[in-house]
Amino acid sequence: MTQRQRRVRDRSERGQRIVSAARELAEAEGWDAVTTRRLAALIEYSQPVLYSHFPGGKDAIMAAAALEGFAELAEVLASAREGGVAGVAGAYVAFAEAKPALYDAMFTLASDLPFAQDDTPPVLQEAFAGLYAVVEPVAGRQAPGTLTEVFWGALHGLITLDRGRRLSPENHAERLAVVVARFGARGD
Amino acid sequence: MTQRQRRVRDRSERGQRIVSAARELAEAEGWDAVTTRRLAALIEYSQPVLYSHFPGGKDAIMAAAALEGFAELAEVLASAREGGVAGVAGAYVAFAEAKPALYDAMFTLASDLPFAQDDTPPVLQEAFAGLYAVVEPVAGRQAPGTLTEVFWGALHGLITLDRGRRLSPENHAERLAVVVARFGARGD
DNA sequence: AACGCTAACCTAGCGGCGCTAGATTGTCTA
DNA sequence: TAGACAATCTAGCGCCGCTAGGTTAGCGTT
Repeated sequence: MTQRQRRVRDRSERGQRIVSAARELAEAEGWDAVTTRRLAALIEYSQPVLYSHFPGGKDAIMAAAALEGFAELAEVLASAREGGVAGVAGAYVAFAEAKPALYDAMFTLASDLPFAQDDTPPVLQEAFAGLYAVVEPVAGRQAPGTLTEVFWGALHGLITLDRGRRLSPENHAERLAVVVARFGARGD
Repeated sequence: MTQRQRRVRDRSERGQRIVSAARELAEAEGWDAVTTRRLAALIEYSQPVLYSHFPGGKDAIMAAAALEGFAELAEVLASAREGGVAGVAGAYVAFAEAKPALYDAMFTLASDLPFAQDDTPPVLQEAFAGLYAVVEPVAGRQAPGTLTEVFWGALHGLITLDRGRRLSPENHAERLAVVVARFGARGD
């Protein structure tokens, strides 16, 4: 039976290789360049193999990449917790800028694939918790969950607008400072 | 020569019909359903006619729709100016929710087609001015342009996160109120 | 040791996509 | 009325996501 176990392990490793190849290709050339044919060539298997790992096809592969992204984001935010609102905000923005394609997969694309199944997956809750942990102490009489959502939205909005070149490049750092100033101190 | 003028006018009207058909189809079935074949069928011409109007192809058609969207958004924001920060914020969100596909074309998709040509097109500046007009009076000693950008980012982020079902539906109105509270009053 | 079974895998192809070259039709001028 | 020119269409290219059906390889059984 050990051979069977090895086969299962190999299969799992190959599934991981698919997601990793998709992520690398997406960061290098954008998600439009991530086609099932190119992925199959990268892992040196034929196209249908992708569908035995991810029956949902390309969308499922992107969703798997997005899940990895949420786990990594949660880790980054947890590490920055001691830096308070400013530290977490900076870490969030840095994450989005370091892995833009992954960030797109998490938010812009694959809008509802892994999230509409059984409510919210744990990794997404953990990422949210990373923001909540620093917002809650300064929420005052405001509902901390709602305030965290708005804080999150402000960061996310600035990131996406900035990426689309809708904002002036020179104010980049100042904008982040404004967000921290408006959310890092008690509003009322 | 009047016949030639009529031909030019007919041509212009047909170009408008293309953009209108694209917008209607996008709102009804999403931008993925907007294909050059379906657009050609809707305007009752063959595919290549689209390219005589928009040499850039589908992207150019989406960009034209996005430009219309910015003009309409600027108008909406200008009308809401007397409502102050709260009025403009509400009008902005209402616009995005009323025409989600158009809003996507303006921000999420077609990232840099009409914006990287000669700096910023006028309609985009007008839309930004609609936000700036209500933020500037409450900016205090803060740079009003930067504050407007952050205000814009907060609204945009909440809209996109909400659409991807990343936020709790019941806090929808409260989140907007928080944004208005944090940006509608002098921060420092 | 040879068999048949099952799972893994690949080849080939479907319909549809954005886009375009070249033929065809229609319209105005001389 | 003949020719020039613009407008339009037919047909097809290469690519996409995805899948049906045939082929191969590894397994337990006799």
